[in-house]
Amino acid sequence: MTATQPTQPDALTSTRERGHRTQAQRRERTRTALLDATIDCLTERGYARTSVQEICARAGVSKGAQQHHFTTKAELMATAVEHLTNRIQADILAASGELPEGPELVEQGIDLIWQGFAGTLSSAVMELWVAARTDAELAAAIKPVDKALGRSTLELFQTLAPDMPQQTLETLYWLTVNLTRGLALDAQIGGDATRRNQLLTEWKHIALAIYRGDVA
Amino acid sequence: MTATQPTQPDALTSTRERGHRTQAQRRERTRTALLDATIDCLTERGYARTSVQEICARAGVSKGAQQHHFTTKAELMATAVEHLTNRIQADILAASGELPEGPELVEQGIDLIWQGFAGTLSSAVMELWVAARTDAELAAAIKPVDKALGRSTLELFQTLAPDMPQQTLETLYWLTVNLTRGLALDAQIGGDATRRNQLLTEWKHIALAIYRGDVA
DNA sequence: GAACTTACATGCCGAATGGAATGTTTTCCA
DNA sequence: TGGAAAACATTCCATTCGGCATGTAAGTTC
Repeated sequence: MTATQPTQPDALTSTRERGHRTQAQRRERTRTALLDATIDCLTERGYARTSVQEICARAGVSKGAQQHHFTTKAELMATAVEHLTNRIQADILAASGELPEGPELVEQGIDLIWQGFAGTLSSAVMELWVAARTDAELAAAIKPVDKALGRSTLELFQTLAPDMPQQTLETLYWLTVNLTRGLALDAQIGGDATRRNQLLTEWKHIALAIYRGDVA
Repeated sequence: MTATQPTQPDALTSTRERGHRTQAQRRERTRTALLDATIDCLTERGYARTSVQEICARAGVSKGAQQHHFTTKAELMATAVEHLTNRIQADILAASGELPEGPELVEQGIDLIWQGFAGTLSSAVMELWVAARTDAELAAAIKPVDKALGRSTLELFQTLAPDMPQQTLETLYWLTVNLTRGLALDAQIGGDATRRNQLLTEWKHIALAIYRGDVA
């Protein structure tokens, strides 16, 4: 009655008016809350111990709300994959701003990949990946999204190093990504951190040699 | 009365006498049946969907028997890790017999590591590994066993290539292991097999260059 | 061959899970 | 302003899980 600005929701007032939110706003809010909670759960408790009840509790959302947005648990997980990938991509893109050119790009690029593909968020990815091996539905959801992430990151490097031969860059990139993922696995169960750093350093040397053309 | 050779169980007769088995035999039999079934379950259904009921069913063993040998599920899993590692180690050892010397060892060695660390059995390892990230008890069981497998395989290569510098061999070995594990992950969710083979080939070239001393 | 230990089987229980059913509140739109 | 629709909350249920309790059979020991 009193302060109900009806048809023309001014952006300034509408966000300020406490208690009043657009349907779209409400939707977006609880949706991301659920997806973030899912990622948290995966990171902290692992896929096997992640239940929708736990997710709802963390998101501060009722089970009913969850079911309204994601009919089944599988659907929630599938959507979480996308959400997760977006966050990783955003992180990588944000960190890619300060990258140098020339040979130093190789070292820093490897570090960037390491951070992106072995960070906290990647633990959640790993959980979903491994789960997807025996879950066709999840695999179907993951595959395209992951492929897109890999390709877009590769394109990022192609932009940063336009003078570098395509073939060399691609090889270097994918080798680094896969090595990183292996090392990330090692890190997860508490492997020797010193050795990991040594290996990463060694790999940088090798990659530099390849970059210079010393190795075919 | 008739054929009961009592205190001195002749190996020949005891195995032949149908229906009569030593306690040790019975024990060993159901134990390995359970452990093998566990690995099968992990491979086919994944850690999250692996239940003791399923394991018992596959092993053809009652729940009571399982509980007799492994009080808790965690204990079963922990023991399965050891069993699993032993099987992998045996596979590697068996395949290592026909390895050549010199430069060709590098290529074939990489193939050997690939087969050992990315084969079917390794899917089960992966499941347990990822589960161990959020399960301290399981991690405690895995860590020493895995470390032992890694070291013993490294020692195998040290025996096969005695003339190779320690430092070079170690670096090459661990880089290959971790790269392999990353590629194994990629393979599990149906990544591009062609690209994997290309990367493996590329890596062999690089490794050969390192072996020759072309790269520091 | 009888006491004893080990191996195996069956049935049951509390807890937790994913999902369905149903009711309530908030926003939207004509 | 009133009704439809979307967002959210509560309750319940069938199933499954891991583990315990109790009982039976097979092997060992003296």
